[in-house]
Amino acid sequence: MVIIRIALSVPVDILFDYQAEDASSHDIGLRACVPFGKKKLTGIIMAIGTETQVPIEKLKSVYCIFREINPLPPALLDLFQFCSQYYHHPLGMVIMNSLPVLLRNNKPVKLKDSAQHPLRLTDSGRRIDITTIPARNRVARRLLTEFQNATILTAQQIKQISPRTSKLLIEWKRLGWVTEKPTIETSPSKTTPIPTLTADQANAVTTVTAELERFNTWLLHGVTGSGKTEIYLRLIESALSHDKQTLVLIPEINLTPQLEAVFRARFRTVLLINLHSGLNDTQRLTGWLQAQRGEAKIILGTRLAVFTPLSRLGLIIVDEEHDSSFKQQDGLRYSARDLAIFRARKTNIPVVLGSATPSLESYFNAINGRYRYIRLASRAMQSARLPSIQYIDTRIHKSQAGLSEPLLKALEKCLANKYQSLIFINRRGYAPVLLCKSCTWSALCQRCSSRLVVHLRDKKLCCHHCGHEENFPRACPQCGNQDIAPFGQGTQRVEETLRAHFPAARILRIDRDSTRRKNAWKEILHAIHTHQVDILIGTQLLAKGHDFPNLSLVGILNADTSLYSTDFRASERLFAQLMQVSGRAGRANVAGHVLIQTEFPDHPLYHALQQHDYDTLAQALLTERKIAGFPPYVYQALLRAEAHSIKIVLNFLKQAAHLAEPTQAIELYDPVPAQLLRLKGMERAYLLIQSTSRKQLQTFLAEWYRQINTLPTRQVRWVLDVDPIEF
DNA sequence: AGCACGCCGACT
DNA sequence: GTCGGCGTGCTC
Repeated sequence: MVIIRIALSVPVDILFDYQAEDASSHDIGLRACVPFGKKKLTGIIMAIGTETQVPIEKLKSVYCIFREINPLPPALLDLFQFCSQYYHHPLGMVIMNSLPVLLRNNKPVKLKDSAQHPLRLTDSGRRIDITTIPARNRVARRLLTEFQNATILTAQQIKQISPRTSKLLIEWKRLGWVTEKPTIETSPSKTTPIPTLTADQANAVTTVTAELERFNTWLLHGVTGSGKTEIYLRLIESALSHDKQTLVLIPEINLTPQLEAVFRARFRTVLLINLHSGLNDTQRLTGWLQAQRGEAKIILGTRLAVFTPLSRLGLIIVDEEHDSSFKQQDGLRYSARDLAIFRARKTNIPVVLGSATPSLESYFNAINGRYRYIRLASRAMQSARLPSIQYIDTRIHKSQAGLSEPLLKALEKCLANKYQSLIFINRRGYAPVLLCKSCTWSALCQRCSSRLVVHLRDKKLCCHHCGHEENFPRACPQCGNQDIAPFGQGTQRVEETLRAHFPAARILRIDRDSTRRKNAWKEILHAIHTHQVDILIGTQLLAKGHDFPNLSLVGILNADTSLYSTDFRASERLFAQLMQVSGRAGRANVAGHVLIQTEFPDHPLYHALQQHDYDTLAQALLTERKIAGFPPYVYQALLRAEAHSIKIVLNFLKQAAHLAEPTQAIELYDPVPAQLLRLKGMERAYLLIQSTSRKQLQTFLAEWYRQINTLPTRQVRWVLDVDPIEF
C-alpha cells in the first residue's frame, strides 16, 4: 500500500497520511487534494512510503495529485522544515501560507499558454522599422515599441498594453519577431552608461565574485551614496553569466519601483519579476511560476519572496538588512533575512547583506568573523559629500509650534537659494493629543491603551494602533468645558505652521495619509524631481531609499523621544533612521546640511551621528548590551499571549511558565504586560526566555511548545516569537 | 482553523 | 420537553 504524508494548513504540527496508489517518489513536493474531516483540503506531499502509524480504518484516500506544475524542490522543502522548527509554527501552515493563493485551492492551476511565458524580441524583431506598420494599427505599433524598449515582456505587461494581442503575437512568433525561449544573453544594455567603480566598490565586487560558488554571508556596509546598488548590479551580472538566478529582498513596497527601474535599465534582456503585495493572485502566481521554472533571472521581492522556489538560485541580496520589516510581526514570526542566510547556506551560494547602518546582530557577526565584512568608506559620487550635521538646543532656542528660530532661518535661506528642504517628524496627524484645559481629560482609544491622534484636516480623532476613528468632540466629555485643544506636533500641524510662515513656498506633506491614494507616490516623486516643491514635510516614509537631487537642508523634529526608551533597540533604530534621513541631503550636486532639534545635544548618539561614526556608537551599544545581557550576546524568545482580560493572559502565561523545565542554560522571566497593554480590544502580555546558547534555547522551546499545546487555551491566543525585535 | 459533539439555561 | 449557548477535542 502506498502512503503519502501531506502537510496541510491546519494548526497542528503533524503530517497527515493518506492512501495513494498512483503516487511515486517523484511526487514529493506536489500538491494533493484530500478529504479532511468534512472538508476538502489541498496540501503538499512531504513523503511517500508504505508504512503508517495511523490505524488502517482511519486512513482515507487522496482525491488527486496535481501534476500540472513542477513539485517544490527539496531545498525549498528543507527551508520550510527549518522555518517550522525554528519558529515553532506548524509546517503545513508555513508552507501553505507562503504559496500563491491560487495554489492553495482544491483546483489545478490553469494558465493559458500565452500567459505562462514571457516573450522576447528576437534580433530580427529588433530590426523591424516601426513605420512599416500602418499607423492605424495602433496596438501593433505600441506593442512593437514596448518590445523594442524592454526586449522582454511578461504576460502581464503585454496584457496591460492591450488585451487583444494574442492573434498578433501568434503572427509575430510565426514571423520570428518574438520567441518564448528565455535568453541567456547577459551583455548589459548598450544604452545605459555603466558607471566606473570606485576603488572600494571594485574591491567589493572582486572579493564577492571570487567566491560566488560557495556559501558566505557578506555584510556590505557602506554609507548612503557609497554605491551599494552598483555593487548589487555587478554581482547580479556575474550570477547571470553563470545562468544563475538572483533573489533580491527589499524592506517594503515604496522603494521597489525605483530599484526595479534601475535593475530593468541595466538588465534589459533578462526577465525580472517583482513579487510585492500589490500584485493580484494571477500576477503573483505567474511570477512565482516563472521563478520556479528558472525563467525569471532576477526576483525582487519583500520578505515573503524568500519562500519562492528558485531552480537556479545563485545569489541572494538582502538590501537594507537592518530594516525591521524583514521580521514578520504576526502569525509566523519569521525573519526573512535570517531565512535568506539559511537558504544560502543550504544552496551553497553567497548572501549579501547591505546596509548603511547594519543591525547590531549583523555587525557583531561581521567583526567576529562569522560574516565576511566589506566596508565602503566613501561616497561614490565625488561631488556628493557627507552632509554636515548640527544641533539646535531647544532648551535655549524656544520654538513656535515645534519649529525653532534657527531652523526657520535656515529654511528661509534654503528657499532663497532655490534648494529643497525637508522637515522630518515621525508623527503623522495634526497633534498626538487632545487635551481638556480645565480637567485632566485627554481623548483615548476605546479599544487600545493609547491616545487618539488629532486629524484636524478631516475633523477626526484617530487611533494609529487600531485604525479607529471618531468625530471631534465639541466639549470635554468629562467636565463639559469647551476649552479642549490639540497638544504637540504632527506633520499636519508643522505643515500649517510652515504655510503660515512661508506663504510663497510650495509645501508638500508626505505621510501615510497623503500617500494612501493610488499613484499618489508616483505623483509626489514626480513633483519633487521636477522641483515643483520647496519644502517637504514627512515621516519615515521619506527616509527610505529615495534620491532627492536638489535637497540641501534636512530639519529633524522630535527625535528625542526614542533616546531614553525602555526598548533596548530604540537607540539602534533611531540612529539608523537619522542616518537615513540625513543621507537624503546633499546627494548629487548640492551640499547637505542637517539640523536636529534636541534637548540633549551632548548625547553620545548625536555625537556619533554628527561624526558619521557608526562604529563608535555600535561599539558602545554592543558594550551596553553585553553588560545588560541583551542580544546579540544572548538569544531570546517570547511567549506572547492575548485575551479579553489581562488576568486571563497572565494566568495562562503563569501556567505555561509552570510547565517549563528550564535547564541551567535557560533563563525564564516572569510574565509582564505589554508596553501597550490593550490593542484592538485585546489585552496582551508576554514571557521572556533567553539563553546564551541558541541550540539549547531551541531544544527547550521545542519541548515547551509541545507542552503549551496541551494547556486549555480558553479565550487565549498565543504564539512563540523567536528572536523578537519588538516587545 | 473549522466543525461536531456535548452538556446546561430560557423558550414555544 | 427542545433550541442553542460555546467549551472541548479531532481532523490521516
